[in-house]
Amino acid sequence: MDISDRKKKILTAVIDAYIATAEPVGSKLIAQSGGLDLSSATIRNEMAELTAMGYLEQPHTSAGRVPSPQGYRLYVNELMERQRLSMEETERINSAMNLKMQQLDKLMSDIGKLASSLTQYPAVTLAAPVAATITRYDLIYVEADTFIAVVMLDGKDVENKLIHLPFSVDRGMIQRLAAVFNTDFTHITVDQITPERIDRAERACGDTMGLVSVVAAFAIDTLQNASRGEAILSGASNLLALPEFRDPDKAHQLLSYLSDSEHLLGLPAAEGEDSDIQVLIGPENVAEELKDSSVVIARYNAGDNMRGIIGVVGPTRMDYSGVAAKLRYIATGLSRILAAPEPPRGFEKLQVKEMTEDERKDSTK
Amino acid sequence: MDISDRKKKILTAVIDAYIATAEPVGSKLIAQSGGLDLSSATIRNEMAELTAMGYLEQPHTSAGRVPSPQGYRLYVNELMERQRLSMEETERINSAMNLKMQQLDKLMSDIGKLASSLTQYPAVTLAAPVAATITRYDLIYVEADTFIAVVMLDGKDVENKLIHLPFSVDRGMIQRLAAVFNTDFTHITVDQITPERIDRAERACGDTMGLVSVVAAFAIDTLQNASRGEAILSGASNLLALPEFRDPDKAHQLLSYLSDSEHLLGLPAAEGEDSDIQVLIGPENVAEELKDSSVVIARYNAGDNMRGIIGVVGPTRMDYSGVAAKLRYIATGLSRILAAPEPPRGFEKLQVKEMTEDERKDSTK
DNA sequence: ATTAGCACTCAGAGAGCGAGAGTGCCAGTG
DNA sequence: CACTGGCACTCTCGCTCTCTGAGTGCTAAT
Repeated sequence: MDISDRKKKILTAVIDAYIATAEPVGSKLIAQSGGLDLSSATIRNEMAELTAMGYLEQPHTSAGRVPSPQGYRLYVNELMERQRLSMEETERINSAMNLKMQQLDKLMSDIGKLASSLTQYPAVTLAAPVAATITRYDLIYVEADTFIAVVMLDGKDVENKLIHLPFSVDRGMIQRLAAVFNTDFTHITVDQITPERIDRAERACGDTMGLVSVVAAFAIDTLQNASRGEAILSGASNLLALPEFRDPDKAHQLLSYLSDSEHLLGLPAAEGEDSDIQVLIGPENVAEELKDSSVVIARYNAGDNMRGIIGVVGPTRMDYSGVAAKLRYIATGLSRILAAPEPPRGFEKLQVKEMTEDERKDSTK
Repeated sequence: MDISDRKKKILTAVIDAYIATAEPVGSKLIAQSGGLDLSSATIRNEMAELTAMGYLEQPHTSAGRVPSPQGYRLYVNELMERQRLSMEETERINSAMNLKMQQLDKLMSDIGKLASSLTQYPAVTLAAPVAATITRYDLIYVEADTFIAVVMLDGKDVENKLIHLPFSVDRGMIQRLAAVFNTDFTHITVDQITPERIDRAERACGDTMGLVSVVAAFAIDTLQNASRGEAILSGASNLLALPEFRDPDKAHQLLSYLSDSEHLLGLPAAEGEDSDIQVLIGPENVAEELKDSSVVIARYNAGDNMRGIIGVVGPTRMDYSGVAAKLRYIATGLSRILAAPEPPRGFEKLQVKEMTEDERKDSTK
């Protein structure tokens, strides 16, 4: 039972209208809204067939039609047009991307805000790293009882921590400590940091006061944090503006589901393809709480062993085309910025803020 | 026109009942619920007077009474009992505080989650630093075209950034750079990082490639970030469970107000007293969006020039007593942990996770 | 001073009704 | 034969109306 071209056109019209209005769509509306030159009666017949085929649904006998998940699926797969972004939108995205002189987590939250304010749906950003290891340790002596531990992860991330001690140590000790860690604690995963290894290190640098343990604890924490991944929800309040979430219970249910980062981290269940958009429509979602919502997901590369995901959650009646276009644009932009070994910033920045290189040279003469 | 003891008792009973049920309270209910041995008629008379005095309000003629903001104010100031936390609650708070081997911003978000899940209201955590400066720079050579910049702020915070260059530099250059920054760029505020100063530094270390600018840009960014303050909203979805926010429009309005960190940063308008709880009831809030919500705020010290605030937002019918007790406990705990020069962690941690010191020593023998 | 009793008020729930939108089907038309 | 106009039918939504019950304020009795 194939679907005729005309049926496709009608289905598209119905879905577009429903996305726009959130109200069941009647045959009359479709007939009037131009596009196809048919009477409402014809459209009615076609719609009846589309209903029989499972692409449309009827809330009750004398109401208009509403797209079924199957209908949305067809729409997403082949019907909808690739929407282009407006100048203004690309402009906004670009400028938001430019101030990226920041840590990854800040960036994620900013990108989430950007996505949610562009789409008017809540957005979710995740970073799901692949098993992290530390490639390098630096210990910076600050005071007799204080030093900074800096570790570099195999991605491009760097983490640090100021460590106070209840006793004093000298610079030499700190240096020895760093040397030992760099030889014996790099390129290993969390579970390879064993008591035995720590013990060995303690002997190697003559540590009797548990210094090794302190640094090792920091390393463990960092590795666990890094491989735990992070999830941020932005623009949650957008949900409440949607007619399908006027029921506070429904809104509450979804919101509290989304507020728990544990749940979010489980989102990217099907992570086959890369780089392109993935759409999960209503019941296609595994999580019960998402069964009548849709999720649009874009992946991006955040360095070698970092997989970023940015997603948007909304009702099944979602502006798939627009959301997909925006996410695609953001994700490719992000990948470009993050994957490249980060162009040297600061030059232009300072110049813009203060004055140009030339002006500056001049003014100091 | 003074308020008699009996009136106070009745007012307290009304408020307690209203906090619990969210429904207008009738004289009968108060009469029955023990405590005072009076007939409903007497209570009616007293309640009528309390209404005349402005402590209670009537939604409509034949409904029960509802506390007015003035009533809540009296309640908060002198009527309510200092609630004690249950064992379970103190337990939860303590254990949450213990895993504090983390950055400040992570900590803030964790504390926010803790507060909101304990109180069942949305929680807000802010860190509003006083003009930050950098006390120390460290530049760590990684590769010919890569180094890590680590700066220490006058609080206890440390920030870092991995810097890639489009050209190579040698270790000597990096060292000179660090030396110059440590002598000329420490203990100054953002606006003192001028083109002149940068120019001077460039000459001082013979930098012709704009290295100074790059590091200076990082310093500027860090300082701006640090003094911008940060605001995190947690547990937003709790709002939707409250009967006063069953109206999605109301919920939406408040939620989107709270989602904007700009707004939150403006919250601590009246910051007179320290260390104790502050309650802003309904119209006492400056922001229009909060006019019929209440905010309970606790301050804590997060080091020398860092002022932390943790707050809870809810309807005017809020469990002031319980919320205040919880926040007070959290805030004092936080101050203790953060103000103290941070006890050495790691020892215990590792031991707990793996085995005890003794066991470990034994097992390696 | 307190209480019991009573008439009064008013929001909210529920029933009943009508309008309007949309459907399905049938007969007519190019 | 595909399409269209027309018509009877269905069902939701919004409206009004009524009724119930909780709660009040007042008065008279204790």
